[in-house]
Amino acid sequence: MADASNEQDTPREDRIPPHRYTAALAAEVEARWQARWDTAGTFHAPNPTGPLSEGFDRVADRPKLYVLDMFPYPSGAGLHVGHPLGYIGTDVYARYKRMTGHNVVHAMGYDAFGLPAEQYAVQTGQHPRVTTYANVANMRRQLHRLGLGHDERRSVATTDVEFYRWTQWIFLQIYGAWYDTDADRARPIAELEAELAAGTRQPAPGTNPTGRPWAELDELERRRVVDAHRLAYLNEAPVNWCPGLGTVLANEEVTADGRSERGNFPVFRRPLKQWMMRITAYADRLLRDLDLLDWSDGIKLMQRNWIGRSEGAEVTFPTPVAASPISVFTTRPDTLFGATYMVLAPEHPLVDDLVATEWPADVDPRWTGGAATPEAAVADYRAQAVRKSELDRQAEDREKTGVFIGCCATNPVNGEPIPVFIADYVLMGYGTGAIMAVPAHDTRDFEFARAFGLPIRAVVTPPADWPADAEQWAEAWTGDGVGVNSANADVTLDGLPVAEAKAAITAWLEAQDLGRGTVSYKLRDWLFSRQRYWGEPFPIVYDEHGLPVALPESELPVRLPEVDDYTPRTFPIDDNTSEPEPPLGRAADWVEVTLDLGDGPKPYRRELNTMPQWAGSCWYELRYLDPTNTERFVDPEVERYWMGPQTDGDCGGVDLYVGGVEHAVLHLLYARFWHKVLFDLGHLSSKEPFRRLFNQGMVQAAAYTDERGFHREASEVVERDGRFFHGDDEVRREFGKMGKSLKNAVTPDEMYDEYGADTLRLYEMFTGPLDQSRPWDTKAVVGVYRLLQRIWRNVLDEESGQVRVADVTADDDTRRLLHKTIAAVRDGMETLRFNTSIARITELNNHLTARFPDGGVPREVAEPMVLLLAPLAPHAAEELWARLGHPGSLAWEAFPEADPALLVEDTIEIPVQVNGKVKARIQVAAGLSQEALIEAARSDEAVSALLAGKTVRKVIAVPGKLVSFVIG
RNA sequence: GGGCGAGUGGCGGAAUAGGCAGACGCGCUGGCUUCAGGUGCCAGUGUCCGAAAGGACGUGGGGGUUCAAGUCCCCCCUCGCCCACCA
Repeated sequence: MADASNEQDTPREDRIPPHRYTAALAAEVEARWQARWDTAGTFHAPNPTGPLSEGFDRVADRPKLYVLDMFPYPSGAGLHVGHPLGYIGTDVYARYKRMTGHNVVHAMGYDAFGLPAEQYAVQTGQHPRVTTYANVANMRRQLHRLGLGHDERRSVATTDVEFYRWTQWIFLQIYGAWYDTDADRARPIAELEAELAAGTRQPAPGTNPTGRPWAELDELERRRVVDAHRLAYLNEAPVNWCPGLGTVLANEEVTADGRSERGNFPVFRRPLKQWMMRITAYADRLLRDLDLLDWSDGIKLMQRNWIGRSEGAEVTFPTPVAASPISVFTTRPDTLFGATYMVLAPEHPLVDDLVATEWPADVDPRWTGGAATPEAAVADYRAQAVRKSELDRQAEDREKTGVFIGCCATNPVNGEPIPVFIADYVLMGYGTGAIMAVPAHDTRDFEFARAFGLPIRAVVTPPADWPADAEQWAEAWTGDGVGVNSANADVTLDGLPVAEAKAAITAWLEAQDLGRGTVSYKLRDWLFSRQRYWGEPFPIVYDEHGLPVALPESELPVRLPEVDDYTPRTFPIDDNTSEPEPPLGRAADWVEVTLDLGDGPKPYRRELNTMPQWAGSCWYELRYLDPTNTERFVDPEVERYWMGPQTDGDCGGVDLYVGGVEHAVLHLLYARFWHKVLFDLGHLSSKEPFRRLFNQGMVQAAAYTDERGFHREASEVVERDGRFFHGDDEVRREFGKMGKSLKNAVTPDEMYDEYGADTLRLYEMFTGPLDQSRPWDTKAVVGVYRLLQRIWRNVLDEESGQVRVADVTADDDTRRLLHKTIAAVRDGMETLRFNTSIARITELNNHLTARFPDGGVPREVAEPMVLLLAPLAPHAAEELWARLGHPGSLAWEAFPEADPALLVEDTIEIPVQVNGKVKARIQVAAGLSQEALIEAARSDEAVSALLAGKTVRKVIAVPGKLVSFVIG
């Protein structure tokens, strides 16, 4: 709105003292120091050996420290202020640790393969390499502006050919290994072949379909047996096929309602030949070694739940088809006598063998699903199950459904025939995909039995107060109790508590060869193929038999070929029969290749799939350590230095790994798995990749929705009288994770322009402890901006720019406060509660402002204060440090140490309570004894008035804390 | 449904080992500086009563242990996150 009277306005910058700490000054200072750090290589961390070892002598006697961030995906949208929260936190910590005498390695890389770049490439026709590296460059610029003290020499992207060459090499290590369950570790596959040839080892169960001895197998049969042992193997098994994306997905990428996490397309289970990683071989160690890790209990629990170990028994139930007995897994073998029916998963392969041609004469109408024959019922039910996955299965009332397949199995403990059903409450992916149902003692079986009128037989005695009427239980009893109705001619569980009954029946089953004690895991092997372009090609070719052959190391890297179309062929979202067509198939002259792999030149066909996005993040922390090594993925001495065990029993690994909880399961589990394989094969000294994990919180921000529920641009919303408006429309405020989708992103660039990077850093660290989520409030940023201005002003004159610190001795109060501040700031740094460190620096600075209003802050206080500030606001601190007359960077200066003698006061204030209420405060000498303290309290005027004429029933005096009188 | 975590002023958050609740900051109120103020500085600011002195209440709710509870124990409520028919 133009107003003629405003014409005489002068820009307010004219009124600001020339040397005030403003955004413009901050920008100048920050750019200057960032350039100096870059030129000087200030944050280069010397390796003990190899190309990055220059300067190691100077730090050889320091303890090492590896600080790591979960690296970002370089998205085209760039950063918002929520992204760098953790990066700032690790930078503060790393800078602090460097100043306390550690050799700190801290670097940043980019997890740059993946779907978004590929989809963007599809839209724009640009090669994903081009957009990816443009995004990486932009993100580097944004992060560089924050002043993060990274060793830039170590920055890698997973898409760098020299990086994925080693991803492929690691794949070959995994492919070239098998899991020796006796030794409980992975071993090279050649050792397996030698043992099989020598006859000292038999093929593992299920790996030799011919059943003939090794010596009688031909070359191809032997290869198949060996291949079936590998930790990376091809498997024609049911996988998650997502026609809408044109690719298969890992279990972890499929939501509970059978849709793709990305894109929300329907996903179908169907058999396809795909690469798998045998992570299940490591299930027990992945579980056990959690005990070695300094991770939060919450994250450990999530990993435990994901691995899902449960002990129980596998029991075999004979069926009318002798060749097709049903094997079930149960954690409650003690309830075997209470099994009154069985359930198979709808897609269980035995269903086709067992399904009857017609219903028995007296079949319960509820069991048939209204179908004329069991076969029709099964077909109907299966079709319905597939449809159901397309519906929202989140529905609360999960009514039990299923159909009888017209066949009965035999309970092996008592010979009783029990009906066999299929039902979708039994999952093919867990256990054996079949259960024995004990409705009396399992909630789900109970519900099913109720719906289908099946008998409920109690075999564990519930407590006395359990609803007594045995025929009319309201729910299943799943707790402990003694066995009942559980005896046959051979064995009885009657009178035994659950644990003993389990042991007794398991022993009996094993003796009768009807079952065995076993352990089951929820964890499945990891589906490792994707029908995508923008990923690591497999270092695998197929020979004339169609069998996979590993490429020799000399053939690495296998570079991504150029293609003219990056999309996998997608299909109608419910097409679950077409074959996947990966984009690499279009690079015809790349696919067909002639190689001499030791037996003369022969034609081969390349693997067309690529690795999933997780691959690069499974080992990037190792490559940071030795990024230029062309001989190995990491030099063993370098790895041992940075990640090796520090003490006996230490698992080794990164000293501090910071990232979001969203990676609590997948990334961390996959990376641990690869690390352990490499450890087993002797390539690493550390057993675990990440010794200490810290989960930073999320940055949330207000988001605004209009009456149609659409998000409006948050930066354009204005508040009037507690109501919010976007233009003329009233909008509703909510809080959510900052980002593009809620239209509430604030970019760091906006903050740099308004306040500078140091203010942004301070603000992000000030809003709470690092592990806590916090709302973003742009209005509140000014608080820490003022702090920097005030510190600046206590060191430099705003008009002249001259140092206004005095070379005088500090008064006692000020010196004591300084040392208390040092102790508190250090504590905040160590515990990653930087908010408290900032608060204490503020208090110190406020004290200096009040004590020295006209300047003259003693140098002995000003200089340590600048050093205290340095990890948090490094540019401003460097500039002040330089102006105070120090030539070099303060990045390697010693962090101030508190003098313990100055932390204890001579006189202290002690509260005096009467009947639990504070009634007075007395000044006493610090070391006062209990008796003297009580005397001092009694002699206080207010206290003696209150105690006058009253009986003191009890006195508590805690030296240094308080005095408390209890009067009657 | 199961598991984990958290509830402290108008807001973000402090509070070693059970010992002065609300540090520090935002916001708000008043003042100074200013032609002006989206600047800077100073002071005040948990709630209620009171002019003040002072008093009462106060860490989601209810009970308990204790001289003393934000902190420990029991019950309940609310919110967030994760897993969700795992046999």
